[in-house]
Amino acid sequence: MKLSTRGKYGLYAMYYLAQHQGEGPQSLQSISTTGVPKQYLEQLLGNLRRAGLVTTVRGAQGGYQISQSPGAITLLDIMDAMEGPIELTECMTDETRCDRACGCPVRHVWQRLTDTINSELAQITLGSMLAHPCEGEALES
Amino acid sequence: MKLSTRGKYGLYAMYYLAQHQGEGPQSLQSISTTGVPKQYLEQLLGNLRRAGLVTTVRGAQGGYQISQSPGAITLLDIMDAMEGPIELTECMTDETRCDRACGCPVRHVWQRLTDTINSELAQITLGSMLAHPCEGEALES
DNA sequence: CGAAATCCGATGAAAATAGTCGGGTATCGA
DNA sequence: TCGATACCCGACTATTTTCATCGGATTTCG
Repeated sequence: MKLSTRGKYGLYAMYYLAQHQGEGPQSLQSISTTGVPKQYLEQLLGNLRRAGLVTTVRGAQGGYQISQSPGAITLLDIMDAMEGPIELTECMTDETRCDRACGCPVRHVWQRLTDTINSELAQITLGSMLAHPCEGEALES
Repeated sequence: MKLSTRGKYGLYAMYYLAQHQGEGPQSLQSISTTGVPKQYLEQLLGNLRRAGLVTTVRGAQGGYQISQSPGAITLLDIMDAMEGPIELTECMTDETRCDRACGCPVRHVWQRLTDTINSELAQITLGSMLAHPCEGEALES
């Protein structure tokens, strides 16, 4: 189970915008960190905008801003915008694809796992990430 | 975030083998349910065998059996065998790929999510799935 | 008007996934 | 011994997804 680079880049971008909240529109140029192609990032920011997570200002001196306070934006919001909703198997969303009904214990397991992941993602906000800028393994008080 | 069919088919196969534990080797033919190509499933069972989750008997009347009691086999075992370990980003396993050190709060978030998923997968065993054959939403006692 | 910057669809390259094929090998039973 | 059964295995193909790249259109500031 892997995450695509979309999710990763998307979070990096959102984190950057959260750090620079209130400083006016941030240009694509400034958001793009080393190793992330600017034109690709542009696409991804389009997804974030269409999902309502960022607002944009077009034209010269334009750029991107987060649309809400960092505390209100969860990792679930970002992942849904970048990778679509978590859908471990089709039988979760498309009923017709599963000939096993309620009797399918496998289905139950996928559902449980999906719920767990979504719940975890929903608990992490950009605000909480900003609050703990260096919470690494080396820093246990 | 999606699961590949490998993981899905693999779990179906393991569940079937758990149901028929002690009944002798189960042929590929009997394991294969509708919609799962037999030759593809054969490959997948090879992964499960190499991971030590199933044992095989070659030749006529041969087939596949689970190698341990269903209670001892977790979903994590099966997923690791079928899809490899969970690796949301490369920076979790390949240190050189991440220029951000402990100061990277994004990294911390991926780690937390990985731990959560692994922990959940490790708690679900084939045995527990067998014990609740029809635990659907419609059947709250 | 011209530069700065986002917007957008189309296209291409690379990788992962899903599935197929053909032959090899081991075992059972007659 | 022979043939049928059934797993083993590497190579190949097709499809899909991912990861970009490109070129131009549009908007806005100064």
